[in-house]
Amino acid sequence: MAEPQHRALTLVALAGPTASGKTAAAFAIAKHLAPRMPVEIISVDSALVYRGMDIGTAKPTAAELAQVPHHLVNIRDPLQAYSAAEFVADAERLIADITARGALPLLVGGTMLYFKALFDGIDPMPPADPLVRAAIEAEAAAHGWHVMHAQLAQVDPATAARLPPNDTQRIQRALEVYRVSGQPLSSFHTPKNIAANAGGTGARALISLEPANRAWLHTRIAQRFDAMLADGFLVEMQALRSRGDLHADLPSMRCVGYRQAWDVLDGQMPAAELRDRGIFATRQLAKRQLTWLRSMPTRQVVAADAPDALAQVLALVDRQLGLL
RNA sequence: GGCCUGGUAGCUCAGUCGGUAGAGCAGCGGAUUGAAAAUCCGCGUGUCGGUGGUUCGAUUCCGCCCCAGGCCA
Repeated sequence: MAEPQHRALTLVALAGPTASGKTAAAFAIAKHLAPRMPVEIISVDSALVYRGMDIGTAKPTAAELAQVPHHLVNIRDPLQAYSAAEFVADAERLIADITARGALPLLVGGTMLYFKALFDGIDPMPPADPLVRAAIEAEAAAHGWHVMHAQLAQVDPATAARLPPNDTQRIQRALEVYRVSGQPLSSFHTPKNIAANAGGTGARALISLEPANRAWLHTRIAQRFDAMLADGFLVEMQALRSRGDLHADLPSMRCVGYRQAWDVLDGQMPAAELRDRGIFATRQLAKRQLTWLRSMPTRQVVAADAPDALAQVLALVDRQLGLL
């Protein structure tokens, strides 16, 4: 605790719900710092990793991506999965590399689990195992998920007690960890060292763009979804579908907007409902992102809907970097 | 102008043989450890179109009015 709290941080992190203006702010930061130091952006976004998913993810354009070096964008085919643990490994490697070449890592995104995993750490555990998952899936289809929940209670009572019987995704993961390792998932969890993060490169460095008025964000979400549709979102979706190897259960195809567009092109949803359903899903995403952010008390909040939001962000960056 | 049907939550609707009402969607709050833009948990937010009447009591029954749609003129 004798560690000085005011020492310059080695990275800048910017978060916020979807449509809060993160991308514009990130470019503003890069431009602002350009005279003093080179900046490289690390995307903290579980959807931007996918190639060919550009319009619906509001991905920066190729020209924008070339303006400032970007990392962890377009690193996966939509057939592949990505994970919080992979993100942490990638981000830690990138932060070290970028720092080593004398540049500033700027982490920007809206996937708060990735931020949390990076700042607070993620316990080492067995990775996902598709075969084991398929086996659990099959058993659940045959016996029902309540039986799987009961099964989990036998091998990992702590986790079973924590999970509602309907949280099939987490029940599956907990059973997977047990079957792969022979150890209950709860046994991998360790207490986090809060103090280690408080003064270092952790959550204290996180700048968060949060609208003071939710209605402001809802308006922007609607406008942006309309713009996506006008820009050919359905054409992009059609191209993905026409590959023939993608399906609706893939993490990529479950992304907001893509899932709804898939249902429309599949004939499962009237095309007239796409706009409303897409906007609803985006609002719900934003709400969950804001819930995540509220759980991070050391973040630095900037009102995204304030007229001088960008200036406030830049001022925070200067202060964090000790440039004032 | 006459007749018919409807008017209940932000939206679409159900319901109350008279005891002030509930579903879905939307919205809001929360959880979150290799799928996280995922997954799950919780919360009903209401002059029951208006106004008179009958009644111990009317959103419900009756009269009138207003609004929407339809049919007939």
